[in-house]
Amino acid sequence: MPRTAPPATFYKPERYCAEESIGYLMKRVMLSVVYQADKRLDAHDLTSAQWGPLLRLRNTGGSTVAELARWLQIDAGAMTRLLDRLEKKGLCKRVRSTADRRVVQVELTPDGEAAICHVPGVLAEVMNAHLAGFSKTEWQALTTYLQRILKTGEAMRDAG
Amino acid sequence: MPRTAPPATFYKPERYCAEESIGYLMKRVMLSVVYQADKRLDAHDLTSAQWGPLLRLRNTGGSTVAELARWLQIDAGAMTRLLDRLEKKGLCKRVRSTADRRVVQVELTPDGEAAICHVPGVLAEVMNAHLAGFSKTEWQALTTYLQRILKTGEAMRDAG
DNA sequence: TGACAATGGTTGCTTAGGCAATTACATTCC
DNA sequence: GGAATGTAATTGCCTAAGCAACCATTGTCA
Repeated sequence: MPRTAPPATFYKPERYCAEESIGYLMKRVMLSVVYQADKRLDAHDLTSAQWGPLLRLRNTGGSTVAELARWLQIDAGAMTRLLDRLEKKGLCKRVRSTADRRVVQVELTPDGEAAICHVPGVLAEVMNAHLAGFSKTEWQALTTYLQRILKTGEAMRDAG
Repeated sequence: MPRTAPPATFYKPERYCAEESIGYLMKRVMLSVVYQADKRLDAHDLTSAQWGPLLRLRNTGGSTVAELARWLQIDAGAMTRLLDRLEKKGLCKRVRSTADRRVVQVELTPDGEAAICHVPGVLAEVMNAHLAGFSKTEWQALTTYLQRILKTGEAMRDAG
């Protein structure tokens, strides 16, 4: 019994057309979502890369550098420098943990709270706008598809 | 009669959860696809940013800086520098157009052809692998969903 | 206990993208 | 013809992400 699903053959090497590929399409969709979100948020002086960690900090009530990097799927070094910029703006602060002196706890400052508070609403709005015309069933199907693909991708990664 | 579809309200500001949002999910999926593709292509010394324009050049048999930038949805300046790196590697060459002396024609070199030739196959393979377990109907539904979202996003952009 | 692996964070170097300004050429419209 | 407008490409300056090297700390295990 194979533990993995049988391979599909939707795309063929000889006639690979980017416009039809889910990779190309998803990239365009993401750029569109980010563009619209940034347009509604740049008055707050926040870039798309910056509200990511702030949002996570808000939802978890504080985190660590490594956890943020894992959650956003970016390099730990990149996260360090991103936090440098956010700290410079006064939106978060770092505190060396006493329990485990390797880790640095990251927390939102009051300014950070203020900066992030409108973001979930904007994201919901932008996402909903992109889904105009979708039925609830279609939206659920799409979400399920994405989660299935993601799971398959993670299995590939783990399998090496 | 509204020309645009009625707004959906799938996501709500107060309980916005990134893990359920199509934006977050698509970002993860894309990263997974790019990761797998890069892993199979890094022997050829090509990064994910670099096979994009090469693939386009192969499919169109030559293009221009502006067209490549539009197609990949990146800044024209970024494209100039990306082409600098590709040209330095000897994978493409730039020729000033005689018909319109503003434009620069970009073409693949023989080395560029050799570098890109395995890419469509790898992309097809990676994409198919991520779609393991999908029926043809599901795959078509997903593709249609993405194209619909993209169209909505473009309409938003055009409307300002 | 002491070697050794694993983890967390930072930094240097590189590729990469966004934005604004600049230069060169083309098109349009008087 | 000539001014205004628009487009193409490039460059400088910034943010940003990947990779490798590094140090400090923690956990594991002989």
